[in-house]
Amino acid sequence: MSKRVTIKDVATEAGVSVTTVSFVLNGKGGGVSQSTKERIFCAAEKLRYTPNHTARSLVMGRTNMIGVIVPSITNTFFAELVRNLQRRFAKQGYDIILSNNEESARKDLKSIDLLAGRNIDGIMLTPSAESLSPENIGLLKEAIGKLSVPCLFLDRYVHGYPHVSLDNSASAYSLTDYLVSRGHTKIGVVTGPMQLNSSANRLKGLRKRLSESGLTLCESCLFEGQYDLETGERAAEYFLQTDVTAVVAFSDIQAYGIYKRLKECGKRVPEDLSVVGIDDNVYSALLDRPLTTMRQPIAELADAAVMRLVQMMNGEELSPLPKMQAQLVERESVKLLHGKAEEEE
Amino acid sequence: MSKRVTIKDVATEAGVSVTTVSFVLNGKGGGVSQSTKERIFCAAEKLRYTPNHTARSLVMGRTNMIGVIVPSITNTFFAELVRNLQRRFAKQGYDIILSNNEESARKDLKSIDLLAGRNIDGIMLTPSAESLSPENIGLLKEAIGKLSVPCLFLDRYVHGYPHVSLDNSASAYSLTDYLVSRGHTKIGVVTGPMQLNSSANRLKGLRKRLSESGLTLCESCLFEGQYDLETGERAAEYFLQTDVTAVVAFSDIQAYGIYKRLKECGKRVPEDLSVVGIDDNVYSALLDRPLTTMRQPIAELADAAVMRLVQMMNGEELSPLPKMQAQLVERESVKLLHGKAEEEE
DNA sequence: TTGTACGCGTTATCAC
DNA sequence: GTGATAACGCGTACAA
Repeated sequence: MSKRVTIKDVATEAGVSVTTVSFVLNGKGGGVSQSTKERIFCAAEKLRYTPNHTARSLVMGRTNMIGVIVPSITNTFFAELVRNLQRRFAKQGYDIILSNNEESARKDLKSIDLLAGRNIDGIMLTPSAESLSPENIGLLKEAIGKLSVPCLFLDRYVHGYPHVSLDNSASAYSLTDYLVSRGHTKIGVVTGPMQLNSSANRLKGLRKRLSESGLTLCESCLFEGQYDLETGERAAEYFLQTDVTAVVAFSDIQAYGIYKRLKECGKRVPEDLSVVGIDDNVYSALLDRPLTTMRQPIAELADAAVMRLVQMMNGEELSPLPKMQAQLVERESVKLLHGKAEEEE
Repeated sequence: MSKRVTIKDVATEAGVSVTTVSFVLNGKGGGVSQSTKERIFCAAEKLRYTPNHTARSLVMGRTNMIGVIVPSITNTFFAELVRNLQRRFAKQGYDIILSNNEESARKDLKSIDLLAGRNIDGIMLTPSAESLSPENIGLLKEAIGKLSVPCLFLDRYVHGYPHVSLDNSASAYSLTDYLVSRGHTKIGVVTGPMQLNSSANRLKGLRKRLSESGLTLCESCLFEGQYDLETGERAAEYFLQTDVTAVVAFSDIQAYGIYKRLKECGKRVPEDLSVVGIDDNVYSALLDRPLTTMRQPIAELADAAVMRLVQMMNGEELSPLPKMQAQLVERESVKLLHGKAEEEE
């Protein structure tokens, strides 16, 4: 609880003016004699001077803090994402102030307000699914509009607003392609909330690949839910009563739910039902029958997002976003069906 | 990028002095006429005034920000912990600024310095294992000592410093008790870094229960490593060449590694080797043979930690820490051996 | 009941 | 080359 050392203390200790100290300590000491510099550095060292970030922020009009809002850090995808964001931002001199919206629209709005009051320099936002629903999206847009700092949507976004996200359509396309190449034609799908671009685009990609083989996704093969375990369990129950031979889960956690329910029903993957996921959580490789899934380039996503937000904050020109493609990780959760050769080219 | 609205703007708009506005907006308007209050609130609303947190921090000498340093948000235990911390702190009016040390002592030190410069009101610290090693612990202590705000160790701690953590000894005791009651006498153990109180205390608890049954832990039954998958894999390989019938992994992730390696060797849990873990990650219930493990009371841990740090920051008297006991979750990873009845009471 | 004036620790704009 | 001095936006003792 010792009193803080200010720049003034250093100045008196070194016997020079505050201005000079400030210049020197900030590396702008263009026209300061070497001896003075020495004295100042010594004094600063001796007094253990550390600049007061708050005061600096006040006068500079920037805090070097970024607000990061995600649904929940508990979700491995976001955990990995936030970890990468934190690392990258730290390298750029920014600290992150973290907020979880717990998939609640109210919390999204509250967090945005709070962060704005903190004078953060920018916001990285992955809104709740609730915020993205038709009845709430207006409020979100309004909150963003009021902001005096740039806001970059990450992963989930609102059309027309700056965002960085993965090519979800391509992911699902690849996955479907793989399934078809293994002879599957009756394919079921477990989605997340359809107002999320991730689910909407994945569905698009899946449909695209299907139609290229003259197949269509029947209504009864579509199971909409959340990106959670329980949705997977319910979906498993559901698809067991249909004639689908393979199901595409739009997230690994859903796939785990399918595994679980299937086992409880005495069924096996992939003998009784083939399953694929998206995410490649660390646990996917550890399952009894390791899960075939899409590995998401999370580090690249974080990289691109940080770079873009920094550019937005600096008013720089935006460099083009790199292609960030998920990658198929083939394991053992898909059964090879007869007639596989049909798709060979 | 509209110019920020200040308290002065509100004052002129309402036709009163800045002081009055400040009083009213901060709820201290004890002696302000109702009509004036009305005018002020209207003006504030109309102008969309939001207080400048930075300026307030500067004059108040407190930022309402807490620095949270954990090894990695990617670890499910810390993810859950940080999520709970964030929620609780938000309720108390604090935001958290997150930092991952990635198990590096250098990053710990750097983060502490950075946070101190930000004038945070307190630090919640789970240091890296490296920081806690004999050669580095001095530096950590020094950094903490220089701090002008309270620092509370969470989960991992340095003796003699304020901390909140679980009763790790009791956890391992329970687990061992369970194993012994199932007839196991040759028990192997996979630890994390031994400079961590979690590993040290768990080992203590395990030894205690063993000795109560006249058993001892032979040197060759102790496998020291990290709290990670690979350690589990290596441990599995190792224990397969011994005559232990059960192994206690000090974290679920290690147990997963054991499962994995065992399967690769054509062995099964629990038929060939019984396994128990500590943590109860969500995935533990999903394994082919669901893992028997200890459920950690993370929410309670976070609660207690937040309360204590807040008390420390306010200079209040510290309320006693509640007992936070992990709970045995019995599943299917332990084989029932002959002679089980011996331990019955 | 309301307004004036100063300080928080910096940075930045000027003169000297 | 160096040093006063004004601002940044807010809280508060003090005076009116």
